[in-house]
Amino acid sequence: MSVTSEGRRRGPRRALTDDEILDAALDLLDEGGPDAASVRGIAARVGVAPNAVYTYFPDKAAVIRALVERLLGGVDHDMFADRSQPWRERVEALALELRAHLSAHPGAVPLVIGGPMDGPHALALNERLLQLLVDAGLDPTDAARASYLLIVYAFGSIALEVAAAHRPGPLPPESERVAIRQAAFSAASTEGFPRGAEAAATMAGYVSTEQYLWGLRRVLDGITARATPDGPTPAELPGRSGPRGIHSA
Amino acid sequence: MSVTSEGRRRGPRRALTDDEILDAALDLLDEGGPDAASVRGIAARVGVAPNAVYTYFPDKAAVIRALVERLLGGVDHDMFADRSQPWRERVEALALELRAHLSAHPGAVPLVIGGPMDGPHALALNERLLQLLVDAGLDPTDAARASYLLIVYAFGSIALEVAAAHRPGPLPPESERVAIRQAAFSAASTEGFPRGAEAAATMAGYVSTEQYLWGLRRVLDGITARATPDGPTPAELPGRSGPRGIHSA
DNA sequence: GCGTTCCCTGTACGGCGTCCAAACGCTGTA
DNA sequence: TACAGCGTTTGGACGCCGTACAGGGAACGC
Repeated sequence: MSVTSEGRRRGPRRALTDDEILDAALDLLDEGGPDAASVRGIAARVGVAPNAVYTYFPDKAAVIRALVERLLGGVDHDMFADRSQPWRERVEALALELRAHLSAHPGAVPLVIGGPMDGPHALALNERLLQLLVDAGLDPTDAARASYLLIVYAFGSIALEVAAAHRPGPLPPESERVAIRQAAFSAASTEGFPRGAEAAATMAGYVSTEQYLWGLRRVLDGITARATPDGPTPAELPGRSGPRGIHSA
Repeated sequence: MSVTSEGRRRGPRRALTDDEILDAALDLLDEGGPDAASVRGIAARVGVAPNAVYTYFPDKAAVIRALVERLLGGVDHDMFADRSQPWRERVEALALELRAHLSAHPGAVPLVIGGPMDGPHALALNERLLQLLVDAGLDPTDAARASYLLIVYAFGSIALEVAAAHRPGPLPPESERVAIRQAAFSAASTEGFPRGAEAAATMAGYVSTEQYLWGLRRVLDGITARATPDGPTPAELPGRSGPRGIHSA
């Protein structure tokens, strides 16, 4: 990603660090939306000429990649390695952590899902999920697929969430977003979408932590059905843990 | 969206239609990726000066919005209204239709998920899903949430899929993408991700129709669990259809 | 036929990512 | 201690981008 490597250089000392540049980029993203992180803007914010940035990163795409990687690296998932906890709760906590971390920087979310997500931190996240699902008793094939399913759900939710709020700056509080969503779907009732109108009142569940958890639990239910007796083959597997008590809150 | 409205105008005849502009934009998107649809490029392709575009749409964002709307409108979902078919099969067919339609234009996918998806066609899609889920026996609240869950899954899958392929032009054939994905995760094995490496062989399921359907079925399983006896309350509901035979192919 | 209305064009402005050549600070070596 | 050379930084420029403004010309209502 970065041009920087450790060790003393021959020329003059660098005025900045990679992280200072990434900080500036993230700040701009938070303030002005996904297009606000221009090379010139970043340079101005850290107090150098635009071209100086190219000493640290070969081009803007590399800055974005590094930023996304750092963002994913900031998702602390070591705390979810504790196998004494129920696996579903660990997955839920991890998913909530991911959502909280990413939606704190809504301008960066389109950049996260706009690229391949094949950096070390993305892989580490996948690794953690995989381990969790193996703990839950899934065979490696199902664990891999389920982990991808969970990743799709989490990132998809977050992406749609910030897309719905759709312009720059921090995400408005949940109550406001719910109101906006309601208004949109109420408007739909005048245009021939009877069920959409009927369900408008329940749309409050959209774009909310509650909706996020509800969907996550349905996904986990679906995965659980695979991990338990009526799984791949109809054969009964005696020793496994049965379906647990689901969806309390 | 468009500035155009029906009826004869006073001035000279228009050289173009809205759809010609959108066709040009979509072609550019398909050829050159999400950034290729510049106003100047579109104008050149349809043979007018760049400014002429602003006679049809107030700004570029409006062009994008109209394009996204038209794209979503192209998803034919009337065929999934037939209630004599099992609802799960109808949802699967609709999800496959959506994926086929969108991944045919990968450059446009980031634009689709980059905006609010509150246009008439997006609402109509939601409406269809809602109806399907009500047919399946869900109460309105759960149907609304489940419909949003399915939308998140479908669009999230497609978004991650095109993001993984990550640069312009049409999506490579599935076999190639699988190979790319495998290579990425094999590389991970040398960097301390044992389970990622172990599961690398199964990663072939990533980014494929098979994986898409697998995930979709797990989601449907999770939703089904809500619609059937062990649903909202532990009370037994006698008359409903029980859990059906799941995941065959 | 004329006046009005609207489409289209030429031109221009500010901002973008990025390249080039020059200025300069710093380090390793003589 | 002096110097050679490298790496950093800068001013300027190029070709894109979205889009605003003013003018010319085509079609319509009268």
